[in-house]
Amino acid sequence: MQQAIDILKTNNLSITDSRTKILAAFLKKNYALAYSDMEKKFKDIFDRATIYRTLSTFIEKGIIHSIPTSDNISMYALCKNECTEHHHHDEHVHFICNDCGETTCLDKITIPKVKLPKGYKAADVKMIVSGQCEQCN
Amino acid sequence: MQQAIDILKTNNLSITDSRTKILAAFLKKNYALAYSDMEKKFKDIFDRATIYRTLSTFIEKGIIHSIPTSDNISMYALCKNECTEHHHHDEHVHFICNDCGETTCLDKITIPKVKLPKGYKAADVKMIVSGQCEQCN
DNA sequence: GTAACTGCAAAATATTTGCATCCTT
DNA sequence: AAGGATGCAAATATTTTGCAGTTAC
Repeated sequence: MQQAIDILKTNNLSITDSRTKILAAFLKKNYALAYSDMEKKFKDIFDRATIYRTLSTFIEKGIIHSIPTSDNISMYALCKNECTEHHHHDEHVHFICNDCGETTCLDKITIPKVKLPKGYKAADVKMIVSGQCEQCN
Repeated sequence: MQQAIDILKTNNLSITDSRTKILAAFLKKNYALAYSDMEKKFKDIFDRATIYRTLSTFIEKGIIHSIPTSDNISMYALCKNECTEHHHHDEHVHFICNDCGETTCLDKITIPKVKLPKGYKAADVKMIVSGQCEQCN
């Protein structure tokens, strides 16, 4: 909880109940959370709108990033230290387990460089691997 | 148009107006289309539900595949010949242009293999590069 | 003729917004 | 005290579903 508060302070965000608790939820898990997970957890304490607004605030500040999934469900995960506002560096591989459904950030695995056709300029690269995770294999 | 009909026949799908026209739209473009593009184009001729159902049918049959985007908008693109039902092989890189917004399949660029942590088994890999495309650079 | 496909309407789900009130600083 | 954050309600967007009528083969 203190860690969450520290992160909020670092990002010049006021310390509110929803921000602290939602951020703490991310800190506790090492995998990505969907909005629906938030809703399940916080429905009774916080309003939908507050949860959505808190998530967008975190994304703007570079505290979390969104992970594109093939079924187009918004998933969010903590950014690592290198992320700053308007400048994300989540250039690691994301893994989605088809069995348990958990989305994990494989922080250690860097995305290999690809050579694009000439004329193309890359600004950001995302890589999503799906299959079976450690526990489910 | 004839090409669309042939593809439908190959996949044992009955030839209907919506399937033919929607598939033809994909064949005409070499970039990915969002549902909203379909809607703009076909709103007056086909029902929403028909468009959605047609797209799911195409995905099931391996005619098109969905591309995960960071803003979680469903994008669809034609699968190449190697795709068959329940067994997609769209292991190429997708490119999203931040300027013109077009999503292109870079068929020629294969996704490099990554070494996953032990215990993880990959079934499918997706790679999305965003930046500036040929025309916008 | 029959099974599959479509349109329509409604439901379910997901996300956003305005505004009055409350809380953080 | 002042500005930002929240809750509530409603609006908007997105996707799915049941069912009756229509069409492809």
